Amino acid sequence: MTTQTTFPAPQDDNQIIAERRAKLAALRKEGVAFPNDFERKNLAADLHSAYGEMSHDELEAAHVGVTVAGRMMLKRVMGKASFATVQDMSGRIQLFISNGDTGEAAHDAFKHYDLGDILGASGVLFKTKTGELSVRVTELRLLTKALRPLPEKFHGLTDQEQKYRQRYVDLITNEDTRNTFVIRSKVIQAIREFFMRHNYLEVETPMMHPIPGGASAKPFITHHNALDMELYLRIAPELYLKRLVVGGFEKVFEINRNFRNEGLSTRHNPEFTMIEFYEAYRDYNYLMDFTEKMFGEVARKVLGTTVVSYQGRELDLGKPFHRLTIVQAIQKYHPQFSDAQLNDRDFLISELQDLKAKYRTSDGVGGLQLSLFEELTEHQLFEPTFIIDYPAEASPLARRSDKRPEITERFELFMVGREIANGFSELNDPEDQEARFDAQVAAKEAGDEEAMFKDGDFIRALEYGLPPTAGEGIGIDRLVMLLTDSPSIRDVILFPHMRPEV
RNA sequence: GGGCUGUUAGCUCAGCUGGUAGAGCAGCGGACUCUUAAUCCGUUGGUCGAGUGUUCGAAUCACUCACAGCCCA
Repeated sequence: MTTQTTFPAPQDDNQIIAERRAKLAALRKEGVAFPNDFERKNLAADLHSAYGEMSHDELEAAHVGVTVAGRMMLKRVMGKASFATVQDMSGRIQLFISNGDTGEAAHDAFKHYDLGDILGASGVLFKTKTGELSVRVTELRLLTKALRPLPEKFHGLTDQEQKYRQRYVDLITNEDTRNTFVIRSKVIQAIREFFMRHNYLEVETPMMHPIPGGASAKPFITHHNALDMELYLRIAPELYLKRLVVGGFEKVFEINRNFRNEGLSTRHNPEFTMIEFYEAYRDYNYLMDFTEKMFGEVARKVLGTTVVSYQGRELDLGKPFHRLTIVQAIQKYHPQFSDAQLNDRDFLISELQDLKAKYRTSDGVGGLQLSLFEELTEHQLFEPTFIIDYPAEASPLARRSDKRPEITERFELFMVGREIANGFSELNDPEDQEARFDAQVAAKEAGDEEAMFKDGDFIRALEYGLPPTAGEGIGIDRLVMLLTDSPSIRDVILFPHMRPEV
């Protein structure tokens, strides 16, 4: 098999592109077609906030000279004068170009500039008769010729596939898209600030693992040539972060990508971003309180409110989150099930079979309850809800409850019908951990592709002593979906995974 | 993996029970010195996602495939 090395740009040449190429060829003849000696001094939004409130006469008296640059998004030619709207990273500002101010030659050249071209302009601020802050241009330059036409100026790019494949075009034309990714950046910044203020240490652990661990998922496999060995893209950083707690970094977090070799959906992208954090001398009850505080603070910082509207329904991240056991959650939405039924293995299996739900035949009552919960109830948990006390057989890295060793001190957090976080008191008993790994290996050998590998070095680390610790992972993409009211994970990932074009 | 829907000009979209391709924006030419998705006049631009079939004739009907969106697993 040969490796493909050339991926040519689509040759969808048409009349418009041909005409723009001819314009570019003319520019090359005149001199430097792609100049880089232009110095932009002002951003559109800064000018609006500084001068937008001034009256026409005040602005004339102030005589404010500015130099702006950006992509031309609108163009209106009226004979001897023209208006153009340019867009920079901060927003838009209107330019006024006329034979009188700019000179006839420059204005004539402008008439042949195209929407999408990058312009630089110097001039003086003024207000039009309708009160719009504008630049009366005295000097205008074409800085970058755009060869491809922009989408229609009113509707922008609406085709979902094109928005994902050509995100650069989506970002040029759609303010909503730009806003989504600005919010994403602010969410991550707010989370980082939260952890910094709580004296956490931000760390980076390996993305390529010799033994995949920390979650139940299928990994991507790659190959290291020099060492001639298989490596796995990480499915979770958990086991490395806990090694760091053993090492004495008692509060650590990592914000980074995980990779899982699974299908795609509106909730799943093969690479996605998680924060995982660990704190020594805490338990899962502390984590739930801590998580509530974090979500409320992030929402307030990013949106200015804890009340979030998602797909037409509201939820308040400022209120205490619900806390229910798996059985309580099932019964809350399906009161027809009695305690006795939900603790009857045969009943659970027949119920799951009726629902055509997936479950592990080897599971005990706890695992079957979890499967029933996932099938029936999970998608109904719209308001923030911690589901607590997960069965040990489904939680091989979590500490057992002292009172009921068949369950663990673990929760998952659901909102808008989706899992968004997973946390627990960490299993720090090396002998129990080894036994649980062995059970996972047995399940894997019995055909469970998602069962965990046994990581002997991790056991060795635990044998040095992991202090009592609590740890949690939060799906950043799903959190951003919630805060930006986005229906698909692809709307919050700049370049989502797609099948190859053509 | 299964179901439904979609794919027509660079973009946004029409195109009826089958009769040989349309609009707006963008482009090109012209008019216009305060426009706001500027306006007005003229005009270029198409392998109708790919392929096969039915038919005198297919954007339209059927089948296969590709890609996408939504729902389900």
